[in-house]
Amino acid sequence: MIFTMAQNQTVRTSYHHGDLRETLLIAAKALIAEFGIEGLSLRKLAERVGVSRTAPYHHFADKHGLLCAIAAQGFHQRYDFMQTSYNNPQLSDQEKLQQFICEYIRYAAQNPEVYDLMFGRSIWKQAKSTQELQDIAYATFRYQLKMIKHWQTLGLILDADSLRVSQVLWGSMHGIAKLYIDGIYTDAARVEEISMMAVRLFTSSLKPAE
Amino acid sequence: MIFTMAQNQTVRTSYHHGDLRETLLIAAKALIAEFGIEGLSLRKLAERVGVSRTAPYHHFADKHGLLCAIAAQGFHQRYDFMQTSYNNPQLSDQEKLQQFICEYIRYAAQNPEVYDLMFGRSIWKQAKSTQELQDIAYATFRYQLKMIKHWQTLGLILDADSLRVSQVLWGSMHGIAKLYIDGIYTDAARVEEISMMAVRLFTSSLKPAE
DNA sequence: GCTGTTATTTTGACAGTGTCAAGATGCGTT
DNA sequence: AACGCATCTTGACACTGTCAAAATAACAGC
Repeated sequence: MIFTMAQNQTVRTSYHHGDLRETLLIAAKALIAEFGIEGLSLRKLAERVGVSRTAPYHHFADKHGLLCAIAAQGFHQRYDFMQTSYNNPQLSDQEKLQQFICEYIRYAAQNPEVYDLMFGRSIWKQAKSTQELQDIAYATFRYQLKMIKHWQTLGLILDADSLRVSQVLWGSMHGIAKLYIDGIYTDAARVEEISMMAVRLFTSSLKPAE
Repeated sequence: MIFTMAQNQTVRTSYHHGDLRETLLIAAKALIAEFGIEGLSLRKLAERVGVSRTAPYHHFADKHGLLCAIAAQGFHQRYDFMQTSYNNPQLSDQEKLQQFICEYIRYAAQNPEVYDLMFGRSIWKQAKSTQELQDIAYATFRYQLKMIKHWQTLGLILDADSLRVSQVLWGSMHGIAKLYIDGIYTDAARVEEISMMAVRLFTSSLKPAE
């Protein structure tokens, strides 16, 4: 029965923490929000949670594993967003497409660190990503492709090779998001305008200019 | 008069190196190509060049400064590419636009680490970038904008707010490049196809479907 | 109740990192 | 020849991720 009151948050009521894994994830996200991904260290994390340096290693293979878990949570959230928006009966298809693009970029802008984790090279470059992460990620990709195919049949997007069109569209959203997140596009208000211009450019091919 | 033959490359002929700054840049790029940006350490670099750990600090403020210098070189190279391609009298304007997009993505694909440095958050997020870097970078941005404005007047691209269109187009190129570099789009051959699809999507608004 | 097994956490240690402060070295100028 | 300054080195510090071995607690079966 140990009470450890680290200067801010954690109260240990027993030797075994009870739910250390979840606690670590929450604290890690807070630290990342505060110091950025580069600024996250397992030791700082452990200290803030009130646990020894190596305790996290019994819940995650290593630092990379922890980051993968956070990214996986991000994908779940994105997947839900996408689905509810796409199934919202109050929106026209046109509006759904617009909302898809704008929400994608808005999500990235509001969760920059998690977004960076989700699509950053550290996870995808070396095929080191967790199985859990790969499953939810590929499910998300497939869902995007499905939506775009549907919009193509409705004539909202150029009806060429679906996969390629989808890759370009995704690339555009990703690029705009990235340029903002990384500090090249600095004005948050303008990002909405850029998103709208993207919508216009991708749909204008089929509608005569107003 | 000291001869230091580090196991591979460097021969010191005097206490003062002579051109350490340039040597460091070259060796750093080699190391980055070999181990990635994350894998570059100043100590490894110094050892490979055959110099002490802290010698680089007399030529760059810190590690960040060295990375800025590499990025600046990248911008110079890109700037030259852009210019020669844009001024090539053998190309039609249509071809120039296509080449601009394809070459942008190809450059990124072939120089992934330098590209990441040039547009990565480490340089732009905190306004910590060198003056030298900012100058050449903004010159590049302006040149891009100028080209796109010209293509708009020629009717090759949708003639809406130039800045916004330019930002979307740049975003698309950046996003496709990034998704490839970071290992999400894995097939190099397909990246060319994606680039071509991007060209088609951005120009199709003005030409009736073939 | 006691046992042994297993999951969890801790302590100690190691190699590696960026970078600061002080001292050593040699080139160029007066 | 001697001073000054740019350059380079040595030593040190506070970090980092992670491994091995020991300590501790929870849980199963008897």
